[in-house]
Amino acid sequence: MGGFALRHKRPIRMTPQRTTILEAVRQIHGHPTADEVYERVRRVLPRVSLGTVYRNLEILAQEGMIQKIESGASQKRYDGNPSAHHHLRCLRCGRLEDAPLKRPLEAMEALAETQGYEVFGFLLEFVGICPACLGGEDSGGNGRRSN
Amino acid sequence: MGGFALRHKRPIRMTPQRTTILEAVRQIHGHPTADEVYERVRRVLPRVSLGTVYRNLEILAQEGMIQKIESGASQKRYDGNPSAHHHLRCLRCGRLEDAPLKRPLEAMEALAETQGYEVFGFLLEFVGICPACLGGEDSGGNGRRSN
DNA sequence: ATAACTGCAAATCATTTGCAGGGGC
DNA sequence: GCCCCTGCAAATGATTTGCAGTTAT
Repeated sequence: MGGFALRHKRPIRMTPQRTTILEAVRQIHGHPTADEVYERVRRVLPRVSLGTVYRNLEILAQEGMIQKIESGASQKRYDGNPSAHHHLRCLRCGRLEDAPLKRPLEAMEALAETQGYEVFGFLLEFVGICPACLGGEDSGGNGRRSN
Repeated sequence: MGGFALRHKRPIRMTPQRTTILEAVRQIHGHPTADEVYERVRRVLPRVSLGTVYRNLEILAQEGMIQKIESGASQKRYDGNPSAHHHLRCLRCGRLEDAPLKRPLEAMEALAETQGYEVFGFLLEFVGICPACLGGEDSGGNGRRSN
C-alpha cells in the first residue's frame, strides 16, 4: 500500500542518478526519508541535487519499484519493498518498522509481544476513485493527483 | 484512530474561539481542512487568526474531542467524530469519506458496492511507542510528539 | 535527434512559533 | 491574579517547480 500508480506510461530512462537512488532506497534499513536517501546517494554521486532525489523517488514509486509512505507524519518515507505490508510507527522518535500483515486487532496484540511496542491504535485509510470522479471525465489525462 | 493523546493534562479553557472551532468541525460535513474550519469560524468571529485555529484543532484532538486525520495527503483533515472509524479517500479529488469499520479486505469489496468507489488499496499503520523509547526516559515531559 | 533527465535556485504552502497584550477561571 | 489564550507576523521545513543545459535511447 503506498504506490497507487495511475500514471500513463512514459518511457523511463535508467540514468545513473535514478539507478543509484533506487539502490539507496533498497539498501537503507528501515524506511528512509528523502533526505536520508539524498545523503546516501551523495556518497556515490556527490553532485546530485535534492530535487532530483525527490523527482526520482516519486517516479520510482509510480513505477511500482518502491513504495512511498505518506501516512501519519510530516516527512514522507520510502520503502524498497514494493509488495503489500504494513507499518508500525513510534509516536516519540518517529521510527517506522514493518508490521506483519494480519487483521488489525489481532495484529495490535501480536505487535506488543513480537516487537516490544506499546501500541495505541492504527490508521486505516482506503484509497480509490469516488463516484463523482468516475462519472465525470474518464481515466485519461493527469494521473498525478491528490496528496 | 487519529488522536493518540499522550499529553499531560493541563487545564483547558473554553474560550469563544475554542468553542466556535469545535462547533465548526462538528458542523462541516465531510472532513474539513484547517482552512475550511478557519473560513467557517470567521463568519462568527471575524477576527480569529489561522494560527489560533491550528492551535485549537491540535488541542481539541489531544483532548480526544475531535480526530486529526494525517494519512495520505499533504493537508491534514479533522473529524468531529472522535470514535473509531476509518476513511475512504479519492485519489483524484481528495474527497474523504467515512468507511465502515470491517476487516480491510472485506471492506474493500463492500466499499465499491456501497459507496460506488473504485478502491485500489488501503493504508494501514499502527501507532505506538517503540521499545527503545519505552526503555529510555519514562512517559514524562513533552507529550507533543511525532509528525 | 529528441524527449527525458539533471543541477541549481527560487517558489510553494501547510503548519508552527515568538511575542506582547487580553481575558477566563 | 495567574496563566492560559489570542492575534499578528515572521519563521520553518518538506516538497515542488522553472529554467537552461545534458544525456540516455
